[in-house]
Amino acid sequence: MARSMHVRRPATLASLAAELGVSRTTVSNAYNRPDQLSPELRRRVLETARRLGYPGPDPVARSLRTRKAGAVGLLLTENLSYAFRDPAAIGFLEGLALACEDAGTGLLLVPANPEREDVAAVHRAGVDGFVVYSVPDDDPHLAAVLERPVPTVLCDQPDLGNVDRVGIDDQAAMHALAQHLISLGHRRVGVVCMRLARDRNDDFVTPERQQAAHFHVQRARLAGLAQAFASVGVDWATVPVAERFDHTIASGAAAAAQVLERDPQITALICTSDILALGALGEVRRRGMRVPADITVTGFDGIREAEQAGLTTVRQPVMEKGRAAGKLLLDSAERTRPRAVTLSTELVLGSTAASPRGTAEERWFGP
Amino acid sequence: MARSMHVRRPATLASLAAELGVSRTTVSNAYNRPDQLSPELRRRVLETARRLGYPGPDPVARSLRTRKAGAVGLLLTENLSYAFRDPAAIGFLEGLALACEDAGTGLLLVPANPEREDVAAVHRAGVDGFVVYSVPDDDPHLAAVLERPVPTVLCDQPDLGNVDRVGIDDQAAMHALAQHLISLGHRRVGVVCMRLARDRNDDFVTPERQQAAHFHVQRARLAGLAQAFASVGVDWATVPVAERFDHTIASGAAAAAQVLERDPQITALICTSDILALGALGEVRRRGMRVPADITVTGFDGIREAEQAGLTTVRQPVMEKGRAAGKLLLDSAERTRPRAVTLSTELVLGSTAASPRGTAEERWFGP
DNA sequence: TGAAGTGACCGTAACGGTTCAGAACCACTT
DNA sequence: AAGTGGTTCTGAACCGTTACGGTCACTTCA
Repeated sequence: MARSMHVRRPATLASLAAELGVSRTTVSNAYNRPDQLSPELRRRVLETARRLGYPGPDPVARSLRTRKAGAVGLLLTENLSYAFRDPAAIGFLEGLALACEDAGTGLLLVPANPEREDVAAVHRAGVDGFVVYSVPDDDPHLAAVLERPVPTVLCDQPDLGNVDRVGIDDQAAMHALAQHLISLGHRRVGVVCMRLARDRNDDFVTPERQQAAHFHVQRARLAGLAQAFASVGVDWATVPVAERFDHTIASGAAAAAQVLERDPQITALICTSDILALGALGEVRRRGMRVPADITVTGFDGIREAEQAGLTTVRQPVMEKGRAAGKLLLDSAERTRPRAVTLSTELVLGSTAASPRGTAEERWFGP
Repeated sequence: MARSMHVRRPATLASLAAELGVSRTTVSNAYNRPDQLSPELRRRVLETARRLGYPGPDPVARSLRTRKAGAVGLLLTENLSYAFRDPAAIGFLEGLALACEDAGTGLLLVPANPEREDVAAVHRAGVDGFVVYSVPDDDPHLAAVLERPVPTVLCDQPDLGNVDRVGIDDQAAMHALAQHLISLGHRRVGVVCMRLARDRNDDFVTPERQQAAHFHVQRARLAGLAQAFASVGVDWATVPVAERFDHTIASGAAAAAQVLERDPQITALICTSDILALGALGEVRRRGMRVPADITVTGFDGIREAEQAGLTTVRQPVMEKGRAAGKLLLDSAERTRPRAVTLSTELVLGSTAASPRGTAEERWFGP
């Protein structure tokens, strides 16, 4: 092809050195250690570089030699693009980006499509460490990351014992929210939760599936609920828990409808995320029920949209979580091996929770 | 240190080959070209690898040899974390992530702090190409990217002639919005815009600074406005244009206040972004003015928050922009050299624009 | 029976740098 | 004259891999 006439082999450090009649070391020093050569020679090197179109030392070759890539990898369970749709994930990313920026480190988003089992992307990532954010326990990508000989920080994952971790106490936080509802008088409730495993199950969940959930966060939150309600005599097995694979407002609405269909007499709809709760809120109102007069709805996360909606929820410091993860990963200096950061949460008493108006009978037939 | 007792040199492809008594090529093939060796030998290789704790071929070394990194770099003008706070930027990221995901490519966020002149991060990025999103013309990071011998796509940047580009026609879009306002009868207007250059100037802007603006997008939008209003006899030099360095709602409010202070008789407040417009909206209402009865407020971008607020604005396909940029970069196959994608925009007639109630006198003294 | 084909594996040469221990040179002391 | 110390530059090893062009033994087919 005629084009190939123009593809002059790009200049390298070696060719530059040859052109100048100096050693490669000297050229390298011109870029990395200006004090190691005379200003005059350095000027000549840089000028010749410009003339030859040499763009400076190749980053990959440098990484190979120095054994550092100047970037950390982020592994997400969802499609990469989903991360930019979920407010909680965005907050996490913001915090992580902040930490990376402070350290002058790049942030590589690893394309780990959960649908495919293809782990190659993890192997191909040239990074100095990984942050793993809320992936299922049994995700092969996670396994692949742990095999890589680089430091790793897990976020919203179960404690693996030998790996750094950051997260919140999901179980305790949800337990506190449940206590609040219990103290308000709620005993007959329904639950809407995010997906519990890698398979899609847009339906009710058995207690077994709840306990075996591969998403640590969801498992812990459900456990907190179950524990709290069981302790006041509620038979958790009878509580309708609807799972949704997609984490969207529409999913929350659909799941809420499913729960209400199953047991119209519940006095509270507990959702394991704000997004789902916002959907539930919409669905409940669409059915002509008033919140919180006719029914209580709660969320989890404390995203801004929830605040605007006055949602009763648990606020967790998403951004701080990202930042803590980044710091943990980057401050690898003299680390006491497995470190764990547990951030605190806060119960947000919004306007979507109140005491049930009366017994179920009263609600149907008036006081 | 006692610890060093445990730092057994990590296994490499070569050590694995030695252990097995085969050539390095064969081990490499075991990972990359299973068809090039017998299943039996491959099994042995993989098993020995597991036994020795060999995590598979080193990604950096592989990148050096194959000349591809499996990632594209994204250069943003703002602090990395800012990108996760601006809805338009988030949309762009989502689209770009989508494109990367489809191609199985990673997305490296390059920490290019605009405050510092430090371009090293760009040099250190091991990527197969760059997407540059809305940085000032004279940003040294941009120059550094263009020096790198990898394909690049510019987004929301001026046409450099020899580099791929994606964007919208900001000038025409803003011109159309201005025409709309003109047809409603607005002649005396004020403007709030984002920063025009790398230096901070939270104040009014001279026409010279407007024309010399280093942010292509802002320059084009202002030019569209100036042209439209000039064509109906408005002396653009008298129009107050307030600039703000920070792109926040609070900034928008402050700038709006500044403009209203300067000329209380304006009938419309034109903002070059929705974020700024939302701030302006708040400020205007705080002053007891009704929108659009007392004053018209417009934005630009078409973010969701603007839609909810009923803002009259220009909607641009942010996500599509990201996606197009990614596709352009990744479909580098047989490219006709400089390609350009210009996406279309849409005038959104919200409820924040209407005809001015009357003359300025009437507004002050009643009809 | 010999030529051609096929599958399995190997050796060498990059890929483009960084690093460290000197060598060469110079000025200055003792 | 020999030693000292400092600056400037060099040589060679090394980082861990993959591309390329073989070799070699073993069919297969006319």
